[in-house]
Amino acid sequence: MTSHPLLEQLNDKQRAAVSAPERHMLVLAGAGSGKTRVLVHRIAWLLQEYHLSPYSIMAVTFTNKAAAEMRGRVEELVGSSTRAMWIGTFHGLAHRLLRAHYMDVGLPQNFQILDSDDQQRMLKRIMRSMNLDEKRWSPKQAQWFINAKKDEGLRPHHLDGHDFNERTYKEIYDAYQVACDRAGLVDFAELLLRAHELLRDNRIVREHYQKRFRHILVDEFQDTNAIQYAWVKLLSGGGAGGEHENYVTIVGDDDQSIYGWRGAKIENIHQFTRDYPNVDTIRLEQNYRSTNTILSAANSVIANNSDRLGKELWTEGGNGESIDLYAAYNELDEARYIASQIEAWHEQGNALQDVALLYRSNAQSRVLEEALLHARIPYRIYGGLRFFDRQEVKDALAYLRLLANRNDDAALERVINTPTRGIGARTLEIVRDGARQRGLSLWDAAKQLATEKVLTGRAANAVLSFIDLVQELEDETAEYSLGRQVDTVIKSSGLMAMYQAEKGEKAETRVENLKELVNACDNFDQLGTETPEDMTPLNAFLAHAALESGEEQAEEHQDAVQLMTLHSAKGLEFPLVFMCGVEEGLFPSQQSLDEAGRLAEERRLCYVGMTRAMQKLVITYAEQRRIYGQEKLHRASRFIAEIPPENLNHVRMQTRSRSSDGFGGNQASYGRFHSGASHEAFTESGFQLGQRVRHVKFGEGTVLNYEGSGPQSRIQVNFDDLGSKWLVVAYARLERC
DNA sequence: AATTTGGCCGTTTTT
DNA sequence: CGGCCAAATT
Repeated sequence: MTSHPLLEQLNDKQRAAVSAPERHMLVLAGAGSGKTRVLVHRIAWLLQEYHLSPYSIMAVTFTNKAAAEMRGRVEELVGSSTRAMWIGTFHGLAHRLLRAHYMDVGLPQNFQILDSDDQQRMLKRIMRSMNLDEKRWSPKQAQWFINAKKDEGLRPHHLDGHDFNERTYKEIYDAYQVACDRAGLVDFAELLLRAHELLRDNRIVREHYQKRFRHILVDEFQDTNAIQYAWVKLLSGGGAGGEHENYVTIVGDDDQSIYGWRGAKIENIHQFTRDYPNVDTIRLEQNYRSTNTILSAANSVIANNSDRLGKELWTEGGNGESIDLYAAYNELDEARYIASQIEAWHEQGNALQDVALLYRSNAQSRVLEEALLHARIPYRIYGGLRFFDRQEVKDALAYLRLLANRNDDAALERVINTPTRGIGARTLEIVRDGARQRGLSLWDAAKQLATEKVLTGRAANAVLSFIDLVQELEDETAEYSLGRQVDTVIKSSGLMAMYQAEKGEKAETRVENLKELVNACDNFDQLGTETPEDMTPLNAFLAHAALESGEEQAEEHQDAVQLMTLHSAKGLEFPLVFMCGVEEGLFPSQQSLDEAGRLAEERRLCYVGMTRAMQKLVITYAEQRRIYGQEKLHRASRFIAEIPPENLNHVRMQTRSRSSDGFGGNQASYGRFHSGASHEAFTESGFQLGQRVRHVKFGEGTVLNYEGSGPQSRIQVNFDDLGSKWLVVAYARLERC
């Protein structure tokens, strides 16, 4: 192959993908194989070697983060603006289509986006009005049902409603959709579905975009759902026999498909090779991230799945260290072990931010946090509430939505009595009824009912003053900059005063967040978004807030250990990774054992977790764990047995020898790790945490932990030669020394 | 209108 | 066990 600046520093497979002729392409990209690099270089190649216009390229991702990274790296590589390219998330690009063609899809120009919290509130209201048995029908389930149908491309009229269950859900779906349409509201799934219907039903629009996008590149294709794939097919000219034949490149890894439970169809990868002719398949199997040990362990685990497209990761790097396996007595012991290992890592001069603690479910973080707190190890948890999802921020946004679109029932419901202004449940009920009977939005109904004196004096006054407030806010701030507009709205609406009046740390952060929102508006650059330029700054900002719930807040740049679920670790890498709670029932989760196919997905999740580790992987599990307040006994996860024994190192507690007593005055940090018995009862037994003891057979050691009381009480001793053991005090015949 | 109590439920998450 | 929500209090 001829040398070319874009192909330097790529391996053969990567080079083949980047410099491939214009064709449909499937890139099976293993973990850590340089997937993004290939995508970015491929785009640059298309521009430079095939002299394609940036207008003809679309690149789709799932997350805003991935989209931003891709755009940034393309820009860096080609050294020019990428404005002309459509690079974004499925939802972002669908939104862009809808804004550009709002009339064609029957939406008002000011349509707003419902996030899933808004959607749930909306459903709750609708279901109340339908007088459904609240014990039997929950908004959550209805939301699940509706989104699943939309993800399949189904409208209410597509459902036959065979059984009573489905018939009821169909009615809810129908009523919900009517309410959304009247209010000019679009939920996340609706963005995709409407955009799909637009392309499907409108030949002119469809041909326009088909003509434009000669190349469509899709990242993380294994995570696409039915509607997303259908969308890509329409845009590309539908594969074989389409009106326009565009080239589709899909990049993905069937072994990393971990979102089947939310509608992702791993089969879409297989389907792609059937739907499109002459697909070039390229496998990226060389891994640039992990050691041989980690890769062979991961390969060996994933090999237990069937129906794989097949792929085996390899590296030119060394074997590295074995994978440590720690069998903890319980979750407290597990957490303590992890904390002690992190301390050791840190003492060797390594950074804490290079360490990740991965777990299957969020509930597991608590115990880990406590252990870290006690060891004074700073940490950061991923996956908390996003900025734009916070209550106070959503309140402020609801006022803004109302300024943009009076028919936004969801926004009105949220703030009509926030802060309280004497519009109680009774009044609201009357307004809701009026709206339903007259087929009006809540805003119009409230206005009419108050003027027509259907509402009584006090309620009518309250409603009218709210209506005036919103109207005045719009008039007053019409000429303001976005930041000043939002600032005014927050203050004049009484929101700021309401949160300032509350006391406590929580209220303070709320006030801070409201101020931060004004800041965000000041810094908001509409040009940097996927929205058309003729949108008002306010509408652009509202769309931005809904679609990009807020990057993780720029927290203090502290060197901190990272805690997250296995799911949110996808795409990331860390020199040292702890996979915690690797037990049957937890991971794989109990629920996944009941349904077919779910276990394979759990195994892929395990594969994802293992392949996050660069240098060192530590797997821990607890034989006993408190779940929902009850002690449960667990066996080690089957996934552990799937790792070749030669890659595993079964560890025992290591003796800490910081000072002569082997404890370094750290007694207090272990004081937490008791379960059950009171500390007093324990000390009465004659032992103390951190105390040195002697056992006839096991030698000398340090007391780490205790559990239970009376004759059953057990004590954990970290023996100098043997590591830690749990002993029944009554039989162990320990001596103090 | 604000606060307290009691019942229920409980993976994984992005947009 | 603990968080959330709705009903029941003051």
